[in-house]
Order: sequence, then C-alpha cells, then structure tokens
Amino acid sequence: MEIEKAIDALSALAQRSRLEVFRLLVRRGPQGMPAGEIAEALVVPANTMSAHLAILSQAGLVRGERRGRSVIYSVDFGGMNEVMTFLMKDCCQGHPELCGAGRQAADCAPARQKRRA
Amino acid sequence: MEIEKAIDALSALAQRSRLEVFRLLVRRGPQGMPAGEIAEALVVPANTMSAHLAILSQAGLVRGERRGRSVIYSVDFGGMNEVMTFLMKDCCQGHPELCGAGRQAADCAPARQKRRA
DNA sequence: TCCATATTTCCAGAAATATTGAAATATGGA
DNA sequence: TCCATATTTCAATATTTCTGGAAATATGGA
Repeated sequence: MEIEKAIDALSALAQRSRLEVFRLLVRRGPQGMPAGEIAEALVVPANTMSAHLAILSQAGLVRGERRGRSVIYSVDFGGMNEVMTFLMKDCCQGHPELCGAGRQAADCAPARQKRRA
Repeated sequence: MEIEKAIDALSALAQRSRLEVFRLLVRRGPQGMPAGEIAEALVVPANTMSAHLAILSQAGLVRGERRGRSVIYSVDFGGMNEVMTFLMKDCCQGHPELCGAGRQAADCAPARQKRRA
C-alpha cells in the first residue's frame, strides 16, 4: 500500500460523521445498510451523507452496491486491514516483541473488549 | 475510548508528514529519536515538525521525553492499539467470523507482510 | 553570567475540507 | 410516459488545518 492511499483512508475516518458511519457499518457486517437509512440513523441530510459515503468509498473503506432504488453500503474489511497493516509494518527494526505486538489490535470482539490498555 | 479521542488520533495520522513521522518511529521502536533528527530526516523545518509532533503527542500516538537538550520521541503502542480496537469493535453484530476477523491487521511484521489482501 | 544548541510558541496568510440548498440522475411501478 | 422514491452532483459559503518566519524558552558548558 502506498502512503497516499493510507492518507486517504485515515482522512476519511478522521471526521465525526464518517467515523460514525464506518463504525455503524462495522457493527452491521456484510449485510450492509442503504444510504437513506444511514443518513436517517445519524441525523444528517441525505446529500451530506452521500458526500461522506463517497469519500469513504473512494478511500476503499466501504463499498456501495445498488439494489433496486437503494444503494447498500457495507464495510470493506480488506481495505481496512491494509491500512492497519501499513501503519504497523516493520515495527521495532524487525523485533516486534519489543512493543508487545503479535495479535493485538483489531480484535473485532463481540461487545466486551479484551485487554483494555 | 470515546469517539473524540479516536478522531484526534485519526486526524493526527491523516497528514503526510505526520504519517511519515509515525511510521519512522514505528520502525525505530522503543529507542525513539530526537525531534531535530526527525525534522532533518523528513526535510521539514524544526518548528513545523514541532507542531506535528505536538499533534501526534496530544493524540496519544507518540510520547516525548526530554534528555539533555533533546526531546526523544517514540511511538505509544498502547495508544495506537486503542484506536485500532475502537475501529473494529463489535463487528458483524457479534459474529466476527463473518468478516474473517480474529488476528488480522497490526501484524507489525519484520519486512515482509503476511496475507496481502 | 554568557553563549551555543535544541525545541517550542506565536502569528498570519494559504490551502484544504465540511456543509447544504437546489438541481440532476437513477430506478420501479402504474 | 408520468410519477414517486432514492441517491448523487453542483456550487457557494463557512470552517478548519497547514506552514514557516520570528521570537521565546530550555539546557548544558565555559
């Protein structure tokens, strides 16, 4: 992954409405959610939400698929994964044990969180 | 972690110089690097870099410790971890197997990356 | 104390981003 | 075709962020 792509993804997430959308879709999982419902759920005008969804989509973090009159958005877990990998790549000069890496982060856990830092 | 804190962290990383600093410090590991060397390495004026380091620091992603005349900056891996956890929390309505989660992302691997998405 | 080095703070102009009303486009059904 | 619904695009304004010169602060040594 090139740095420009990573910046796009991080910028996309660095805004309240978009971060909320992303997390909402993470919780939703593969089934996704239509644009209109998303806008309604987060109390944001449809056109504003459309702009936000376009940014997340362009960044490779979500995908939209038209189904009838609606467009169903869902998280692109692969894209998200690439970003996380990019951030932590080659840590500690090749000695990841120095920062306690291994299988930290991205637990994607049901409700309760493990190992609160 | 509250959403405001996550936005701070993501905003901090969503800028070229800061993302480069962060990755540089990730590679460095716990030994860190003085502010001046960082500025020099990335070819950015010292005062501009200072502003960037302050933002990363405020976001809980790096820490600065004064040593003599220098201030040594290093990554706060705990802070980074909190952000990643926040992003993927409660995915797929409690069925993380639906998105292939488990121990993905944040590999922090030496040079080669696993499972290129 | 005085000086050199290292870093940060202050400030202001330039650039990028967010927001939304209005208009345009896409789809399905009568 | 005409209409209602769903979403996106356009355009303009408001807000935030980035950047670096100049000045201030901090530290160590003579």
